[in-house]
Amino acid sequence: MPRITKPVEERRQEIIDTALALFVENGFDKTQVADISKRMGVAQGLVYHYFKSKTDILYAVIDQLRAEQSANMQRLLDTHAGTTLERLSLLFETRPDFEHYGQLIPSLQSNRAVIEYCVQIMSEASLPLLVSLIEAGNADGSLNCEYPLETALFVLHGLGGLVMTSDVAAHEETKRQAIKTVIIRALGADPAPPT
Amino acid sequence: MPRITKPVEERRQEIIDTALALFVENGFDKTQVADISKRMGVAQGLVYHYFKSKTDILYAVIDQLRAEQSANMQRLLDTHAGTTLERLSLLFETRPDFEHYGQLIPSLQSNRAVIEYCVQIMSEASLPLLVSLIEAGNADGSLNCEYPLETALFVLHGLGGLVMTSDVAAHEETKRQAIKTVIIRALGADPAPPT
DNA sequence: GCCGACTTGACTGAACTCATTCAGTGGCAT
DNA sequence: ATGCCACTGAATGAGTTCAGTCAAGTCGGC
Repeated sequence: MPRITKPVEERRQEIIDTALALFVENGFDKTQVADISKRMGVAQGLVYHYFKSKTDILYAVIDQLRAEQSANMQRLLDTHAGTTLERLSLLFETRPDFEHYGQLIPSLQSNRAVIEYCVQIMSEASLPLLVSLIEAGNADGSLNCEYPLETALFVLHGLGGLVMTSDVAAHEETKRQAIKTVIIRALGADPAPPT
Repeated sequence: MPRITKPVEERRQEIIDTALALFVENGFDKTQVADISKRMGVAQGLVYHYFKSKTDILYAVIDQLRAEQSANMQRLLDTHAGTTLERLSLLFETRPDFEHYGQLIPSLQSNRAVIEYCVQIMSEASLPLLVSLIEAGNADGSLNCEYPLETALFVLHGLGGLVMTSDVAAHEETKRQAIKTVIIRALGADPAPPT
């Protein structure tokens, strides 16, 4: 077999890309590490030079999707001006780039834990954005939130949990309403703010 | 080898108990399915008559811990009277029977996703309790929460996420304060309730 | 009521698959 | 020329499957 050496970062990325493609095509469980190395045209052992385990590759894939999503949301907020409240609802109501990520989820099939992990990671992707929005809101008086970081974490995880459970809330609309209400309250954006 | 048949439910429970013991003793990864069957004195294949996979056994273990915790919290609430608000803080501030569960977490070592899953499952253990407390609070006027189920889910997942991240909030006390504030707000338990 | 054929599914254990490891190889930079 | 380390590919071993076995219960005939 011909031996082709590539720059480390490029090879690592190649593994992640190939793995993501195969996971989406055939599912995570049905994708063998051998499939990844075969499609890349390298020895199976090489994969383990870059990643501790098959699961570790999955984590790298997830992290890449998270990074892409972070960047997309950042860009979205950068290009849309508006009041803090408007920007907040922009953040919560749009799901830019959930496409890739939405493709990965079904490929995880029976791996419940990993699916929840995904949702949490994706939720936390917007953590820094939400924190700075909260701080901006506190500054301009539209919000009243003493612990921006903790509250942001709380809200994003709560949101993730609620999005996950498809069986619980009968109607999507109810869920959406509930989310809106609880977020407004948590961030102290009540129409009648305290003195 | 002698062949000993047992009632299905008993055998299933025996596998779960043996697995939990071994997971805690040696860690999940270091526990082999062969260890479980060996300690039980049965063939390895039998385990797969009851569970799809090793991971599936872990899920069963987690679910059992969740059920125990549910029961314990239920008992706790049953034996302590008080106002709705008092009962709420009882629910959030005590962690009855996190012992077992706390033993399992370290045994999961590097399985990040499963650890998060555990935390979420354990948080959801008190879902029905929280829902009925919220409904009680709505009835007696101490709370004002239009979507009890959704809000309860949101709060519990938010809480779980916040508990998980040890690195984020510098001080436990800050975290506790933040949790208290955000829960009070989410449930509509503001000191100055609307008309 | 008792006995033997029959059915069922809990159970066995060896084969198999696939993730992971490892001792060695060769391209590349110095 | 030499050392480093990306890379090979076969060996290892743990999880999973599967073809077959046996205990226990069921049913029909005596």
